[in-house]
Amino acid sequence: MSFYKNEDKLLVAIDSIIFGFDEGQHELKLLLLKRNFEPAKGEWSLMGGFVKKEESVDEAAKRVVFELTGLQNVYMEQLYAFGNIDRDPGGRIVSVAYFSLIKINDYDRELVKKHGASWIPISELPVLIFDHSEMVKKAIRKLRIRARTQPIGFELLPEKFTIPQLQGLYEAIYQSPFDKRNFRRKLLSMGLLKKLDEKEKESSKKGAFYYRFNKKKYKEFLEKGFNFGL
Amino acid sequence: MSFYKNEDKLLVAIDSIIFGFDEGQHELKLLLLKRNFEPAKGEWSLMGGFVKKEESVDEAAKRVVFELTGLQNVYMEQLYAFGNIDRDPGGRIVSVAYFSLIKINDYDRELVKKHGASWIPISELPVLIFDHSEMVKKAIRKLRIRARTQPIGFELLPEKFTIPQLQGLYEAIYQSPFDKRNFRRKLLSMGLLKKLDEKEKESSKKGAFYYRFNKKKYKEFLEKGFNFGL
DNA sequence: CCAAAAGTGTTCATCGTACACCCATGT
DNA sequence: ACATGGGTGTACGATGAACACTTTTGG
Repeated sequence: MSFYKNEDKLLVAIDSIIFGFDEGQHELKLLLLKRNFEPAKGEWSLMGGFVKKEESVDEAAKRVVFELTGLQNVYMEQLYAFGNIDRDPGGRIVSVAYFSLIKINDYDRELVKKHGASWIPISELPVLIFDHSEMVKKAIRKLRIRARTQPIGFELLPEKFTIPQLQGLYEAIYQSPFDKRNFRRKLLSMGLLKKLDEKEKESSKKGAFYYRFNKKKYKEFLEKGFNFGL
Repeated sequence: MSFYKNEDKLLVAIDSIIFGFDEGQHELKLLLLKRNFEPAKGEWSLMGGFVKKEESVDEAAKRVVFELTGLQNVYMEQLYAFGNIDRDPGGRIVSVAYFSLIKINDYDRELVKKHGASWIPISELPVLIFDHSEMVKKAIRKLRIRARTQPIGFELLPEKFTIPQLQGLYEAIYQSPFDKRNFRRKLLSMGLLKKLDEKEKESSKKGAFYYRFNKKKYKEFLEKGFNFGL
């Protein structure tokens, strides 16, 4: 133990970009909070936290999301390590950013309220502290890439969803419309979806059939990677 | 200054995956070294170093490559932050891995020798210490993705190169053959290459024309991203 | 003259894209 | 009956993939 005696030690933090899909508003949203501590108290920022000696960086990232949302086992991916000297005026901190996809109806409202967090549409993002805007920009870019190559869209929807809902999500991610015939054809042709008998009747008179995943195929796809081509 | 007083500080390191293309052997290679210090002295590893208080993580990554190769301004990209608690038995270290692409004839032989480093084909990689094998695996995966979407292959070749050389590089990266007619057509159709009058005559009697980039278009492509589709 | 690598075109299948009408039903 | 969103099929162009012969020239 303890080689490397004379090297510098640094604070290592996590910052968490948490995506949710607001189906009613057809908007992709981020869970942002007003900092209630110094420095930069009162300004908008991402949820963050420090990596402790006795936890891995991944564990710290999970903990941070859990502390804000009460959720575990959410889709999470490391985004990038931000390491400029002056990125945080409060000290020399290296921050590893992660992004998460959560089902927007699942989170713990109390916790979120306690932290002073709110869901903000990505089209109306406020100025964020430090380099957090850069993190968000990178996260959105990466999310768009992922959504083309892995079926992660489903992480943002409830168990049962309709094709129009799924299309709405993709349109929110890319902020551009898709042709509904082409969209439906492509999705169904992958064999990932299982049609249910039940219909969703809130958003139209005719009603749209609910679908659910084929989890087996989903796993295969996750391993192999593939191309949505949307 | 100095908020965050009671948080843990950690060692933060860089590990550097350095790619070079050995045109003669048609092989993509990595610059690896036998550690001449504890722990794990004598075993194969990546080049590494600690991030110092007064330098950014990116700067540290550049420094590490410079210390081993004497090169500056090389293509470099952050790969991933590795943060398991026990990843280095010598202590709790978070390592940010970077990969670099260098022109294999440019580096400083003295420095490389001094560090006990050698070029190893990616098809014959030895067992590496700690999680370095995982880093390399991720780097190769990312390099393959990049080579499809950005013209980074050129970073691995000398200023003047022939189409067969370029094709050899891509074949080394993907470890699979390409059709030379399709390859040539696609590359030329992008308008990135400028044909020179000179021929390379070492590897064939007929000789192959040298090409060079159109650096202007190259910059455009770098910004926009695009698709090689190889 | 021959070996060895460079260079060159065409065909076919696949996939993405564009596009307009009918269906079911709640009010 | 009508307004509203759900659901369906076809035609065209672009792109990737497969494939074989001619050219040059040093030895």
